[in-house]
Amino acid sequence: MTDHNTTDKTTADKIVSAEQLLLSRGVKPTPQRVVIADYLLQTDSHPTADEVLSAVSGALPVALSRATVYNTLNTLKDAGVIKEVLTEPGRVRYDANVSHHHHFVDVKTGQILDIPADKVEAIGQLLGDQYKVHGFQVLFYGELEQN
Amino acid sequence: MTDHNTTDKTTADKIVSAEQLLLSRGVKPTPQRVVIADYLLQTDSHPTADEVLSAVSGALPVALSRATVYNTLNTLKDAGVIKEVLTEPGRVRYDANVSHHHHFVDVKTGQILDIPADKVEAIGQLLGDQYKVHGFQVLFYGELEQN
DNA sequence: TCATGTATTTAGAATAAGTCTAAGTTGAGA
DNA sequence: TCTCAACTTAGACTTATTCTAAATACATGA
Ligand SMILES: [Mn+2]
Ligand SMILES: [Mn+2]
Ligand SMILES: [Zn+2]
Ligand SMILES: [Zn+2]
Repeated sequence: MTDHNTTDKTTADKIVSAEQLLLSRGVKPTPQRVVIADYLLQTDSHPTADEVLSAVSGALPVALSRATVYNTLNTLKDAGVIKEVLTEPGRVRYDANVSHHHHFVDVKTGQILDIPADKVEAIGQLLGDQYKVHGFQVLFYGELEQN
Repeated sequence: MTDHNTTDKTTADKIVSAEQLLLSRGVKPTPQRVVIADYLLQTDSHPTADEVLSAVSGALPVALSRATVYNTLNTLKDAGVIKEVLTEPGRVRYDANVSHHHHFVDVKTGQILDIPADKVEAIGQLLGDQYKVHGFQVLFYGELEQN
């Protein structure tokens, strides 16, 4: 890029950072992968594969195939760039927030919010020593108070 | 039933109790439903629909169809007799333990163990008051210590 | 008893998420 | 420029689940 125009760094910056992120994880930053990673990095909506496909297909000059979306999501997951989130039967959601965190599902709207790990920190230690806990995932269901 | 033979009350008792359970929840206890509910009540393995079908189809004099297994599982779920458990993408597991509890997935064996709710009791209160928590589900991943 | 209506079950078709295949495209390096 | 491996593509395939339409069972009332 090395762009002289500094008025809108946002897009270029995001592309650079998605690209850098992929490079840093050993994933070749193809246009398809960059555009998908970039989309996941800038949303907090925990989209499904289909939602990624619709959101992103217009951003490429060529057709984006479903196979590439799934390939890319699996590649990014294996590289630790994104995580899968299971909140309901039958569909996997994707999350570029790879820090240890949890989720709150608003049962009215379906919205899925991130809950920082430190809010529920203690859970990993609660089981007896017959369990060696590698990790855990908390899914809260409820409503957001409208304050 | 009102059986004079007391040497093996187990089977008859279980059938009676599955039957009573269904009746108490307003579900007509057809042979298919009783046999499926009974199987779920006596296992702690959190089976999938296919596992229920294989486990149970021999127990009926007639063929048991996939559609009936799914219909029954959904009926039992809607009646509060069983719960769905999501531990992995793409398949739903079923659990006749409808008490509030959590799960431990042994990453070596795939075994899914119940964790009583009182072990992680406090979690429901940890979020701020902008969240009205109706319920939550913790999924632990790890290994069972072989003591 | 018989008729009839409703609930249930059945086999197989349909759907939908995800994976696979086989054929093209790309692009880094010889 | 040539080559080859990596990547992408369209569409076929698989698998879990739901739907459909026809058969069965069963309760109720004439
Ligand atoms: Mn996956
Ligand atoms: Mn379901
Ligand atoms: Zn998240
Ligand atoms: Zn359980």
